[in-house]
Amino acid sequence: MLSKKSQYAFKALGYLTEKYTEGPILISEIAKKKKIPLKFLENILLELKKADILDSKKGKGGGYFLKKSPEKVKVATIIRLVNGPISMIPCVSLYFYERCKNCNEKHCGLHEMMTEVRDATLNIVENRTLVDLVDY
Amino acid sequence: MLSKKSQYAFKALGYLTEKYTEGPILISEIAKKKKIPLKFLENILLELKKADILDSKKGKGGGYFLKKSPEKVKVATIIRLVNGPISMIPCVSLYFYERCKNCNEKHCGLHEMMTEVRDATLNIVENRTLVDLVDY
DNA sequence: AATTAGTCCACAAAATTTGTGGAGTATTCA
DNA sequence: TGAATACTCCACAAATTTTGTGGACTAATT
Repeated sequence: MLSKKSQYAFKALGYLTEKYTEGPILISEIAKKKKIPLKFLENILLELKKADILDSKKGKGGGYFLKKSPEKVKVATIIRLVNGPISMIPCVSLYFYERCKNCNEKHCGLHEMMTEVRDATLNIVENRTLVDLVDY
Repeated sequence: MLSKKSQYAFKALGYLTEKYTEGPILISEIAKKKKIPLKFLENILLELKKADILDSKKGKGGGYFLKKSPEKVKVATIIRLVNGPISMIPCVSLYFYERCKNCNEKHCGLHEMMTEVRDATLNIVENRTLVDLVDY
């Protein structure tokens, strides 16, 4: 399961995508509309800013907004950033790989199956963007 | 990611599948061969026994063994049992469903995408069994 | 200079994960 | 029957992660 933090991040990004043309959006507005604890959301948005997904402006008329056009930001990127590995086990992860101590990857049944699961998931989340988060 | 507990469970079940014809296997043997902390493994195997996946025998010549034939036990069952939901978010889970507070499922982009991810994963883990865990 | 709004850092509560210890029970076999 | 073997059960504990909160600070606008 995705952490609450990740779910909050997706809700917030969906909201910012909807409001993409409206300039900076207040954290407090997002928090209220999406029912996310304000201070927690602050941390999440700041993290997304540091990762170049969002940008922000201080002072009156300020707030957060998407740095790039929403169709250019993959869902896979957000998951990896906020939640961590997409794979079910470390030894099949592309971005968070760790060697498996006690098995030979070439001949490990678990490894093979989990590679399939990973690819099936990636096939979706690598081909969806923030645009796909918006309500319709 | 699957928890370590889940990964241990899979390693142990793979081992018991290999040794399926050899009668009861000692916890200590599994722990040693698969490098799993013995007392932790005890808890895991007991849980699998309570869920009718394993059975055990006490005393000399005792140990753990698969209760059913390994090709009859789905990987999906084990994941749900030891790790929890397979879905990425609660509102698309079949076995651990929770209503989403702040969105209309019929019109939620996230909901739709995560349903696809769930189905892609289930398509694999519902069609693989303990037999697929064995090294080859 | 006053107001607005994001930034940064440290800490803390809660939950979950990952174990460990030890007494007890069932089984076998001599 | 008793000694050895091996699982059972329960409670607790350490470590880590998750989910937040508080408060001082900085930047921008008017």
